[in-house]
Amino acid sequence: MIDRNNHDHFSEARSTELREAIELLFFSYRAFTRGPDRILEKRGLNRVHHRILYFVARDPGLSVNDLLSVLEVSKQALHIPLRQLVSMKLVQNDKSKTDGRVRELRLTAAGRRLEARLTGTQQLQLESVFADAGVDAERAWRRTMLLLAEG
Amino acid sequence: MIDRNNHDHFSEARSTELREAIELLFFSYRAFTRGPDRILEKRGLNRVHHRILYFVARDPGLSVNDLLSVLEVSKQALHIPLRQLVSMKLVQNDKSKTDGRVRELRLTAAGRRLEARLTGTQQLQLESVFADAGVDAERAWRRTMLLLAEG
DNA sequence: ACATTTAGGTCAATATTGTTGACATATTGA
DNA sequence: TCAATATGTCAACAATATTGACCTAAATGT
Repeated sequence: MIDRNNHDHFSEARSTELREAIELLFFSYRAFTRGPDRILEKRGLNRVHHRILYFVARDPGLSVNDLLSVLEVSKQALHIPLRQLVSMKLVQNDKSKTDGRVRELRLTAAGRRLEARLTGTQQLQLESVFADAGVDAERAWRRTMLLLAEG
Repeated sequence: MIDRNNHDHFSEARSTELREAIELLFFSYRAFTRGPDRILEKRGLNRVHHRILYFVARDPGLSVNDLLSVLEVSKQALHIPLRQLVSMKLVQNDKSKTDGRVRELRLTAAGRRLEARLTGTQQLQLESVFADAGVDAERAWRRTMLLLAEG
């Protein structure tokens, strides 16, 4: 009997290929976060700080609620690292003029420098990969990753 | 002056594309780990348990040292979740016959069932994405991810 | 045979991180 | 005015990670 242990919808050979894809995601994500992690560690910061810096840089004036939504963390889990970034003068937290309840988060000049360094590491890494893979592969990669992200 | 703040080696437009690629990795990895995380949570297990199950399933008879190497965690950080998996009778830990110092890790039948369920979730997810993207995109994706993982 | 190295395992102290729930303030909008 | 919203804080607790020390058993080198 073939595929005695296969309760899924694909062959053994396909199952192996899909396991290889799982490993590609695991190892590439680890490689992708290694650079920033090392830079952050020296300053006593972690990946949550990085994500805050990243999304605030991407969308200056972002509210705390919007940041909570995109990061999918609890308010309490966000506030400690956010407070640290504010006290380190990497992030500023201003009251909105249109709605006094909401705060608008922005990077300071120092925050922009650090964020640019962290993101720059990953941009260079990706640019090198895309240069090797070619523009068609890059396009296919983006399409595939978008399907995975949205699925 | 153009690109006043660009200390890197690419244009503003390219920088934006590379930021989009960063986000694709972030959001797709999160989507990719969500399914298993939910299943694990019900049993009081976490991502470390999953990784142990995965790599032991991939390579039955794996030694503890090999597992430490592939996971890149400390011995102490591994041993607590590993002990839990052994006491839950999902993993078995046998003395090697060729070298009495090393232990050979294997999944039990129950361990194989759980691992198949966790990995199956991700395999179905990837299979669906690859089906939408097409075989050429899948091949390009694999090549690109391999470059990223190895770089 | 003996000393050294290797593989595995455990313990304790400590720090970090996350989780839950409660609570407070300021502001807005009905 | 009253309810809802956005933000912020506190405390108690659980989970996780980190460091360093220590131990056994087995293999290896000389």
